[in-house]
Amino acid sequence: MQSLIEAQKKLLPDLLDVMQKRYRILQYIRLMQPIGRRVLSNSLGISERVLRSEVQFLKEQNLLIMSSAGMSVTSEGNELLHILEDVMREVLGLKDLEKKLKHTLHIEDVIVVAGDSDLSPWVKKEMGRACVACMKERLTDKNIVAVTGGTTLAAVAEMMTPDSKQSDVLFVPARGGLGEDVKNQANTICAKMAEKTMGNYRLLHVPDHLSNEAYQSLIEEPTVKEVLQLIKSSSMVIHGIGDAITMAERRKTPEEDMEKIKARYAVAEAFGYYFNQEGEVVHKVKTVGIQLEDLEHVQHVIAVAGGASKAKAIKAYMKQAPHSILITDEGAARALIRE
Amino acid sequence: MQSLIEAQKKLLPDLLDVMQKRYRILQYIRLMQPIGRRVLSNSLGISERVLRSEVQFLKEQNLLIMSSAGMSVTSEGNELLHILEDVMREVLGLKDLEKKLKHTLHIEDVIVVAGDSDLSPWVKKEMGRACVACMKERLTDKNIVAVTGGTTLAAVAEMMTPDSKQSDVLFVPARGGLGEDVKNQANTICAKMAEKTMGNYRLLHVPDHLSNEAYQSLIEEPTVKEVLQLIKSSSMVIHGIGDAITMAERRKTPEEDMEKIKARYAVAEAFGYYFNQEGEVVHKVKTVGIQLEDLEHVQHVIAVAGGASKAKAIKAYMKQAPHSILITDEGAARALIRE
DNA sequence: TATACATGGACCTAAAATGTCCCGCTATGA
DNA sequence: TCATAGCGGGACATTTTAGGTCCATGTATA
Repeated sequence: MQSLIEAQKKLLPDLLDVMQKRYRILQYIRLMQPIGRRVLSNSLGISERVLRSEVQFLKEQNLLIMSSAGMSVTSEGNELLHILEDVMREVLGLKDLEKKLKHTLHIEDVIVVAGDSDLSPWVKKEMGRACVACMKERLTDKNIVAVTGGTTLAAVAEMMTPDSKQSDVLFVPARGGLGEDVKNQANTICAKMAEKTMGNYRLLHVPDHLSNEAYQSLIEEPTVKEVLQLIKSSSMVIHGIGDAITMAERRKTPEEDMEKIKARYAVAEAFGYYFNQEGEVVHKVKTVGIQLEDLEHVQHVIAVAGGASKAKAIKAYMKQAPHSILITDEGAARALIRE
Repeated sequence: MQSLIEAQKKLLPDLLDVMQKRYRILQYIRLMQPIGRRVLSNSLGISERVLRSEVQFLKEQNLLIMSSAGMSVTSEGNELLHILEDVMREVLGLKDLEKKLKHTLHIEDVIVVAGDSDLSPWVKKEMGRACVACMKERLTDKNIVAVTGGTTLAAVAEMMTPDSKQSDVLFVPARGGLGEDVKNQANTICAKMAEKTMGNYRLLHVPDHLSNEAYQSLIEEPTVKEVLQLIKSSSMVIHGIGDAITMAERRKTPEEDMEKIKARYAVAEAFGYYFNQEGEVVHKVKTVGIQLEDLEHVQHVIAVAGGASKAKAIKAYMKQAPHSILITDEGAARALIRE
């Protein structure tokens, strides 16, 4: 199979381009369906006319259907996308990127999806899809999955689908309030994931800034305590990685912490922890839930982050998480390798 | 892999056609290099202009070079052809034919090459190439290879190349004179093979029609006797299969034998043996060398024959040679399966 | 040295791809 | 209920490409 594609690259590179184009179109339609020509052509950067021809073709192949609401992928089209997924990764050179990333970042497993989420927001969804596939591969019988917040994780949640095998999954937020926007909060995402997978969830209601005493009494509450217990025993953690300054600014970080973060050259953020270039923790938001050292005992840790702008953060964070699975995009991957 | 190709076909219905076209062009060039556009386009049945475009493309891909003498395949092109060989067999459905042939002929191993040697003479060369590859796979340390005559075997000889591993091969003619044309005689072919592989050879000089007494004294000759000894101990036999009547006519078969061959409904010929539809010997040319019953003790027996017109003969011969390896072409294979 | 065969340039035509503009339909939300 | 944004699709001019045809020029070889 490898050799077939290699050979095809030599013998018909022109056709592979066409294949790639059609694949992208179909893939994007799946992501955004139902969608119309105009929006689609804009998003893909293809002139509307050529898109129209391609779409016409794909329709004749029964890969998509058109309705007054827009175009959607048929089940046949879905199947095709699935079969070709691996091939296209090869064709697009993503496999190659993965190999290089494993080497430069010294990590064991990485998945790179096409595109750059800085440039095209839908790439986040593709990372989401990849993450979901990755999760499904690894989820066994009964599982507790802890998730963090962030726009990337929101994309993951959006792409979640019920697992055909069994849906005995319990979602919990990994850590208490970190000061995010509501729709990007761990709690929200946690609930959404459970809803999409028809699984269960528990939430952790911990106000952002609390006095120490209030804290202590809160975590003694039975309901809170139970959730904390679940979190500690989770078998999978899914989290995003952010740029330190951006994250600090987005959250209502107190002035003094902000100073600290900047003074210590934090570049990456994850779980409410801030890391410098070397992957060392320079600051942490005080809240309950999973702590960095707990990760070691979690079976599967999946980090999801993409976009060239996050390359530095990813690099820093990954320095201290060699056993995490990284799901990223082409933009970040290329930036990482360039360095 | 099949599903991959199916999927590609959905997205790019003419992918395989183009791939096949380019492959054929490259393959043919390798066969005939150096070769010019006119001859090439004629042989392949492609208009000269489209051939020109394709060739231009292949040149840009560094798969072939053009010189004033004509076009030749580069080493990169050769490599590609090699990689693609297996893939194309699959794509062209040859693997499928092989499977069916194994079943209908009850034989263990068969290789089918594309084309029909009745229609395009160069297909014989492809069979030759396949036969050579097959031989190389099976030849071990020191070997004695016995070969027969015929145009097909001549093609095999032509495609022979020195073996990189070792060339400690001794070629001998399988049987004495059978009345063939000089350039298709076993002796000639035997010598040619040795020359091409940089191996050694021994010849067997036995006049065609000899009195019994002369025969007896001849085979007592030390030089003849030695060669006969070698023949009997050969580890590989390569032979063609012919249509009985055609072969009988080509050789200066005496009137009475001719009658016999026809009266007994001979359809196949190999080694100077004539077989009827059931694979029973109905006549044999009297000469020295390997006898049919000796084949059982030979490690590798390879039969090479192609062209739809030979289907009947192949079928008949194979009935009594289930352990032979058959190398044939698409034309013969399809005819065989049709029956 | 003539000949045959090689490539490569030039130009024309047919056909396919693409750009442009517009129309009628329908789902949606005020 | 109705306005409207967004949908697919028709029509046609224009550009680009593929392919047909012919010929010039160079170079081995008999």
